[in-house]
Amino acid sequence: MLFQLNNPEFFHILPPYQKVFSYLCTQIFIISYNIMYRTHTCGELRIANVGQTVTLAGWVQRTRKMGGMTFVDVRDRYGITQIVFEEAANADLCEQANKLGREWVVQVTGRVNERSNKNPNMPTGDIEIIATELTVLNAALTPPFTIEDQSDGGDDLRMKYRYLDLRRTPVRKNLELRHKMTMEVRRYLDSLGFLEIETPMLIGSTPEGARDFVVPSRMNPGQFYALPQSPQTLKQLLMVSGMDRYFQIVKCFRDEDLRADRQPEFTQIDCEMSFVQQEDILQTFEGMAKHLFRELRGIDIQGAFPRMTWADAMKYYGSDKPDTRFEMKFVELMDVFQGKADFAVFNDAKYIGGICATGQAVYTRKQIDQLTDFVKRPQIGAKGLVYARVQEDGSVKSSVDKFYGEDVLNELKAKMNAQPGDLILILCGDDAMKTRKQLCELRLEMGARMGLRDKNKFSLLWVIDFPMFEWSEEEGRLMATHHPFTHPKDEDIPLLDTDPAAVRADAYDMVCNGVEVGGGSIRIHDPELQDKMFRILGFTEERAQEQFGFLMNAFKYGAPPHGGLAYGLDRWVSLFAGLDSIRDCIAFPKNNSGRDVMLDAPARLEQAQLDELYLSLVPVESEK
RNA sequence: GGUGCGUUAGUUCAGUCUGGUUAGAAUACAUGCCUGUCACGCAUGGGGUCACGGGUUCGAGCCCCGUACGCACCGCCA
Repeated sequence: MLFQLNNPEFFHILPPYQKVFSYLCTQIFIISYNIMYRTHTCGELRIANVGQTVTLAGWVQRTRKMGGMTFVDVRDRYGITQIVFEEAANADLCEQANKLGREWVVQVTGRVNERSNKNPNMPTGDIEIIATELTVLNAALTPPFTIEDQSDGGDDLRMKYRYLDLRRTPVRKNLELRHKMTMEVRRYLDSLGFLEIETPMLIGSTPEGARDFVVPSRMNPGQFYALPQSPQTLKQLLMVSGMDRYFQIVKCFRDEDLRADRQPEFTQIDCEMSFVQQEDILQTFEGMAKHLFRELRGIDIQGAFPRMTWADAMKYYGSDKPDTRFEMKFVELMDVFQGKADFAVFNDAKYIGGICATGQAVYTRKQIDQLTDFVKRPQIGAKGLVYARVQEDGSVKSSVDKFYGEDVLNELKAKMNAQPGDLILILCGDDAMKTRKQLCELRLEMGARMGLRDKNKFSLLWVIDFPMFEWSEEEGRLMATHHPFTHPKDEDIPLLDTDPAAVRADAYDMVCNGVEVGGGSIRIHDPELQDKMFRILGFTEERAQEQFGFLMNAFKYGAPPHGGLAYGLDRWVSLFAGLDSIRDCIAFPKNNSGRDVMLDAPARLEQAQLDELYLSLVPVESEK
């Protein structure tokens, strides 16, 4: 406001009374000048500012002493500006500057000067500040790692001193992107009439799904809250309340083991709509994805997202979140090989599948061996790898030549649609689902080796028609694939009584580059159907009532048809920023063991605190 | 619960396979020189419980076993 009013460009268009106001403002500005820490940020001064007297404040990035003159780079979150101290001009000041250490907090006043040696690599590189005053606002210890774009610090150390790590541009940029994304999400959903409504963090534990983080209640001895794994049931209640378009950018908590893309607390963009069918939801949130790509990455995605059934995704990619940046689809080879030769490995297999790596027949024996080792790793667990090279003359050279004749190998080539120069890789196994997953890993590995997984290329799709249930060996019962409130496909409802395992759900995931970026479903709004679902999932009526009675009761008072979806914000940001781990877009993340190494949490409680909560601890194994 | 890799200077790493003199490099730090640097340069210097415990050996940073911690993954994550 002050700067605008005093800007000559604006001043002449102001009405007289505002000119007086503006003048007063200038006086106030001048009076308050001495107590202002800065007039500009370290990122904004340009050639047009030459001649101005400015004050900057920030952290010392680096000092360069050149005999009689000293350069100091001062950094804030907006950029870096070079300050010049000249011994000949002011020896005391220069002496002071020479004493500055890395990351000291300083305030510098001086005149903006056009550089004789410009630095085209930095936005402020055309100018520098000839310092006239220097104030040390705070000294600093030498940080344990360098605060630079390419820091010398390892991940562990950077997490321990995360507040220093966040001073680095690459990390700060990720948080800036995260901020922009939440702003755009709110802008998009608000424009469609969605209400952002907060739901409680202290709720009840639910047995289905992930483990809950629990919170003891002092006022209710022996009882516990649970932190939400997602606000699923609460948003459904909001639909009963008539809030027909709801969203919330919300923390969710799951007490499960971590991964690079999994944190115990993470952020969802949680959405729910009433009076909608699957199609409405897919279009609304496809629109949101397009909006985000347009606003944040400048990418216009044309046309509707492809839709793939879960069954096809498993058949062609061995995954419910296929990376469709590249083809290399699975081809089933049971009929090509089985019974054609005395090769038990293939004859006994329940599944034989192959992928065709275009142009990779140049793979050496050593490279093939590497791939074999890759698929034989315990995490993948394949028994071996069969390969076939299509030579330049069109003939096929394979690792199973001694079993199969030219006719079989030519059939293989035809079925794989392989061309000269291509490499065919084949896995087989007793368990079709397991073998497909192994082949999926191999496909992704080949895609990576062939440079087909470009971080700046985005391939989005919907995976639809998920199975309603999965058999749990551990529990010895059917479990909900998505969650117990998911609506079965109308045409499959009769199967609930006869063949529940075959029932498909009105559930969908949005997948981008092999990452599940969001998922949701149409929900059950009929209390009777919900009741039936609980019974199939093995709930007794009492237990269903105890755990989900609040929801089923609510449904008796007029529940609208509804459905929704939740996006994983952390995954979206890391995808847009090209990160390998969601940790890099979270200000203060947990480590691999769920610890906050900066705060050293979790930690033990004082006995008095335990007593107050009516808790007594059983010694853990290592303390016995 | 499981698998793999790792732990050496403030930091990032080499050294381990093939045990043997004083454990190195880069960077950071300190000091000095240097008036146009911007990954400044040059010189000098300090800096090590080789994660911890046990074992093998005349001798262990190096080999073996265990533990802790870190990372990635499998299981798990409705």
